Amino acid sequence: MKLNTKSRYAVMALADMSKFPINNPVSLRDISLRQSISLLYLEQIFLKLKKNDIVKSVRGTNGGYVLKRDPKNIKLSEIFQALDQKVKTVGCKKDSKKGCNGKSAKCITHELWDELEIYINNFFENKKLSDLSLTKGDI
Amino acid sequence: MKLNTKSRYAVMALADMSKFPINNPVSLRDISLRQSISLLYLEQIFLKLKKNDIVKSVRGTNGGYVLKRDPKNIKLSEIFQALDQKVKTVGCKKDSKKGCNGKSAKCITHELWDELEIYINNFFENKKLSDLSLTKGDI
DNA sequence: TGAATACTTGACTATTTTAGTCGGGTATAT
DNA sequence: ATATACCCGACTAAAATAGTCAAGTATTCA
Ligand code: FES
Ligand code: FES
Repeated sequence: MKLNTKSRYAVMALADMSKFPINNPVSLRDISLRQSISLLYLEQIFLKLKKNDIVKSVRGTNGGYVLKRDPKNIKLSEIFQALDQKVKTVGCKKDSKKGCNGKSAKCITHELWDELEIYINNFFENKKLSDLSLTKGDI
Repeated sequence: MKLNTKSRYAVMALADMSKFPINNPVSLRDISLRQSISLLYLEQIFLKLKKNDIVKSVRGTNGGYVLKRDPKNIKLSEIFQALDQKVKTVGCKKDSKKGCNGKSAKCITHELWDELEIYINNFFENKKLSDLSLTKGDI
């Protein structure tokens, strides 16, 4: 079970942004430099965050991205969803009657993995961007 | 975040075994047929389970594998460890002072991911093989 | 107006990981 | 003897990951 860089970088970048006054555009270039994340990769990530209403963009000089909502109201689960990132512990399609082995019933461990999936999703659902409790020094 | 087949199959196979009288060797061939898991893949998995004292082998005709301990005493975390499978949510080396970005300090999200890692490991630590509560019909 | 900044978008690619397979063993019961 | 079933290292196809690249468009400021 590994967490991918996309999700990690997304949260890292948003945490970085959340340290600045809201409505003050933060450029990806700055985030890239501060957090040592590839600028081109960040662009890819922020496009999705924008499409999912987590940030909005301000074009042109002194432009950048702005959090669309208060960090208190941004759940980690939303960030993950925005990046098409899912917690997948079961081996089967959830909405199908079929099991991970192709048989007509769910396998003997299905319930266990489903429980784990709910458990993990619960973590993301209950964590807000504001919970990262950063100090200025962290950046 | 995805769970790999190796871990899933390992638990599935052990759950299958745990339905049979202890000390009664269960052959991989049978598990393979019942659970629709590749026999060759199962061999690879069981070699590791054996090395880690979760099962023991009985060679020859009517041989197979036997659980080395009561399912009540086999934690999922042990099974994962046996397969070299780790929960890895942080992007850095844990024992290093360096961050995931190569900088000299841990990044602003490190604490969060570490918390998640502990949270997930906690699930595996508290689940035992016996917790799968199977009925004969499940197999 | 024009140069610089910074977002926009789709396609492309190298590397790594996953999910197995293959081949050639060895031990044991009957 | 022979069939069964574990043993073990090496190999490989396919998928996912972690980016990069090219070619834009919009806005600000001098
Ligand atoms: S995990 Fe859903 S059927 Fe096996
Ligand atoms: S995850 Fe550990 S330093 Fe970033």
